[in-house]
Amino acid sequence: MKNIEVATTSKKPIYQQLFEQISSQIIRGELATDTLLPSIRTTAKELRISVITVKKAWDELEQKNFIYTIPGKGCFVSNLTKKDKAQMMEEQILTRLKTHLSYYKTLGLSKEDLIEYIDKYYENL
Amino acid sequence: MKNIEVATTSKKPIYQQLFEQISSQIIRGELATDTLLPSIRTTAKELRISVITVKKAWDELEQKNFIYTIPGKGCFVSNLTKKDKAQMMEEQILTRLKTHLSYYKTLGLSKEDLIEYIDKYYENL
Amino acid sequence: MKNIEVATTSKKPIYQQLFEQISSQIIRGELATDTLLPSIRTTAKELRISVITVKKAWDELEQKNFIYTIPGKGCFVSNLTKKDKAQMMEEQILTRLKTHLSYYKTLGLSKEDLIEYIDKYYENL
Amino acid sequence: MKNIEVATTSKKPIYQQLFEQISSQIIRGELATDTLLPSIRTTAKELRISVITVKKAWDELEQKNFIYTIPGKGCFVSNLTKKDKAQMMEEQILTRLKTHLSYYKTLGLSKEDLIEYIDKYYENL
DNA sequence: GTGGTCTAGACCACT
DNA sequence: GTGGTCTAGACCACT
Repeated sequence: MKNIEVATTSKKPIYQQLFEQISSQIIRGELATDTLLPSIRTTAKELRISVITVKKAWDELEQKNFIYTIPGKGCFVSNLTKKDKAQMMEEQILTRLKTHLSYYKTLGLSKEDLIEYIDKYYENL
Repeated sequence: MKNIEVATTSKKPIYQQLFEQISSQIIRGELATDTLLPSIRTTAKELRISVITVKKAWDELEQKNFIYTIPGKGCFVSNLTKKDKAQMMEEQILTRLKTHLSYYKTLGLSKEDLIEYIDKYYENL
Repeated sequence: MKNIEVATTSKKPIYQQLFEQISSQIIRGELATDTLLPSIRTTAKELRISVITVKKAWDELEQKNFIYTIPGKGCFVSNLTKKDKAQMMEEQILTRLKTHLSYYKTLGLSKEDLIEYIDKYYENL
Repeated sequence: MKNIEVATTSKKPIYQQLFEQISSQIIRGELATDTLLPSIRTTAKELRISVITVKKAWDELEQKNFIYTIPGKGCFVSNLTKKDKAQMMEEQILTRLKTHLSYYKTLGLSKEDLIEYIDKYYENL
């Protein structure tokens, strides 16, 4: 498991930052099936956040089928096929894209202009 | 002033929806310099939202120099050059783009893939 | 909204008791569409439980589409068709039935005997 | 003793799964009086679970009079009359039935509908 | 007023 | 050791 970073100053809820980072590691195959995640309490201690905040992230990971829990043992990465992962990624992307694109549309930005901006800033922002 | 639409059920704060729609109308030149905005109370009544919420949007518009207030008369569209407008638009876009792109990067999405998604879904999402 | 009862002594988590009681009231039509639920804090106070416990129940209600939230206003009963409700009820029943029946099977109880027990005790247990 | 199967991923505690399976074998007469149960350590090894977990199941079996222990020799199936067994089974069934039925009642399910569901799904769930 | 999030600590069951 | 639940209080944004 790669390092997890959490910004307590961000407007984005901590539990959501956790969810996004871990789910994307699973989707990208950086966390193999049946890998044991660090325990809720260990994670809380290391990141200096509350146990309940970690639990909330883990709950969402389980609810969306990224991990499974064996009470008394810990939480493990679910067994996902490449197809599962591709589908999960697509879902996550489209959910956000929907919101993001509607924003640029409101601003009156054309598709071409948006793409130009992305092309220009993707690496450096 | 074109019709303003507000979704009370959205997760996006109402005042922010107001701000985005009006500021983008100003940037795009749909609201000419010195145009009188409808009064806070009228707007609140028409959109069936609270006066306080409208006030918050108007405040932010004034604070970011989109409108100016003449006490006792109302709020008017600021005198902005094309260059001002272009710069404001750029600012608004880049602020958001920063957040959005970092999200897609976290997911491990390449620039090319992102552009492909946008090309595919810009019209229909 | 009918009275909600919560047994802190039960092994069943409080948030789950809340979820079950409210969702079943919605399914059975005792809570009409767009009815405003009592606020999280009011409910917590009345039932003498923590705000977070109520929140967890409300979260699950929202996640399973029984209610929707307007931040700053409150939580409202979703607009569900009779068909939606019938389907939700079926789902809830089958989920449980699966667990329950497997238990009686393990005990070696035949379908006929189980039905006899239910016929005998449904009213009085 | 028939094969015992244990699902470590289940929400049901492992010791309880053990208890249910063995007690039901005794009740149904598949384990005769004075049969020697496999040792705790053997069972733990075969099922790949902890000795403590098996011990907990055996303890509960003894406490509810299904087995008796001869220190240094092992655990044996108690001498139970048909009447004893019938009564134990009834007890186990009624304990659970009480909980289960109250759940279906909360959902507003009538006795007739519940029986219909069971009739439909007993074999296939 | 409303929800949304978070903390620091607690107690429990299970392994 | 592990996770599951809960409390009592806090601070924040939004209406």
